[in-house]
Amino acid sequence: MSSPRRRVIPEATIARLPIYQRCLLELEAGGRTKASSEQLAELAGVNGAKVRKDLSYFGTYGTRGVGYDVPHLLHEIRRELGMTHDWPCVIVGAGNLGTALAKFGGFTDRGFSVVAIMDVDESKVGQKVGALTIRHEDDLADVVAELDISIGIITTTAGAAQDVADQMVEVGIRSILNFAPATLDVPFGVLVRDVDVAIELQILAFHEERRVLSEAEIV
Amino acid sequence: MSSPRRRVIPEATIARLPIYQRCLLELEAGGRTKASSEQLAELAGVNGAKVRKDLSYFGTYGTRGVGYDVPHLLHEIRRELGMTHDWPCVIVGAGNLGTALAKFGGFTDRGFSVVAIMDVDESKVGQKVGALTIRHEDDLADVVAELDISIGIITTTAGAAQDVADQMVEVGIRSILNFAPATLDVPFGVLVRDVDVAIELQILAFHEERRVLSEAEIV
DNA sequence: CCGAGCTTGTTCACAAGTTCACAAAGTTGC
DNA sequence: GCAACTTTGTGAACTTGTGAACAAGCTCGG
Repeated sequence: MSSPRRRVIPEATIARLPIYQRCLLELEAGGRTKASSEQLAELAGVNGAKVRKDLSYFGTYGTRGVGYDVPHLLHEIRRELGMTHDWPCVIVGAGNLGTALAKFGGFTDRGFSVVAIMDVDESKVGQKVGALTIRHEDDLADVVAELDISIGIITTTAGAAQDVADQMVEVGIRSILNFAPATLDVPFGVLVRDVDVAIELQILAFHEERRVLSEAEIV
Repeated sequence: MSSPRRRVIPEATIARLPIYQRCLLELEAGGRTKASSEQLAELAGVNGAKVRKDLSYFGTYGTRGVGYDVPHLLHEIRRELGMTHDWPCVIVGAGNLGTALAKFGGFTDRGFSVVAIMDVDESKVGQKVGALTIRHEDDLADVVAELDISIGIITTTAGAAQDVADQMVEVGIRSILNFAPATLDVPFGVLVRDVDVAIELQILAFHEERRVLSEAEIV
């Protein structure tokens, strides 16, 4: 009755799968058909044991004495990550960042396409962003249904973010990528991932600051 | 001889400090002068014990029975994060993303300002991006010295990223924010933080995919 | 068909991070 | 000044993640 293999896969492992995928793509582009865990680890910037453990979670068969079959492993990771089909996304917030993301093709080739961009600002509605036309935020339910969207991207100001998240949840979106510097409150079952460049910079600054302090101490 | 307080602060705690800072700013804007760990936790989306433990690392004094003094705590966190002064940053890679980041003012008010933007492409050099003029990547050493830059931001393609990182390290930058989908190899002591939107989307997609699978299983 | 040589898959010990639970310390009302 | 109440700061249990080590298993040459 139980699935043959359905272990709980650790979050940390999931976060590394896209990196392995990237490395495997590089290897494939270079014509390599086999790779050992150590080679993959080198490319991914982690250690070999971790690679083997990560891959073992979803029962991918490497071959002892040989390594992993690059195309096969790539296929398995793609399947595991749901990269076998395209993911349509909607961006809410047609500001600087939102429009830049919409125009930026960098995800399209990785299986994600921005199929709609929306804003509350009436004056923006109707304007073009690349091939897309900005639509009004109130149409979210329609747009999501029409285009079968399951991923929402929030690029509004911090103040508007919670409202947008609520709307997204209401129309059935359960995966949200949030660029707004705000902590979103969503019901259980909805997954939010935050991308906050300022936080990343602050973490760098923290270490930079400490570095200066410790050096002063040594001298 | 040892500093009165210099415990090792966990990475996980450091990553939360900017979030606490943000929440405290909100509270301050709302005129609140006191906040309990539970209130802060609520705003930050974590649990109260975590807040207290995080704050205790750098010996911030809350008052038992009362809570934390908002302005004071804010000051302490700012100091700890090195937010008492401005951090000049250089962006290398004047493509879509690089120019968007340079124009985007969202970090300026958080203590980071983009003071230079560079590219290898001769045809881009000399063009304006907001108030900045794109300079040639070869001038990196000069620019860094002139403007006293300690943080580098990489927004090139994956292929060029490692070279840029090498250049940055060579001219003395030890904190790098990397937007390129590549694993950078840097010497010990140099800190790299990666921001990869595609990876975030892939993590969302993984869970979305699983969600569909588990629901099918239940039925 | 066998032995040498690799590389995986897994176990185990340890490190990092989280949560609980509670004593200590402060405040407020009487 | 004391009792009731609130909230911090922290030791200890627990959970999650990492890295080393090694047995099991595969390939290949002879």
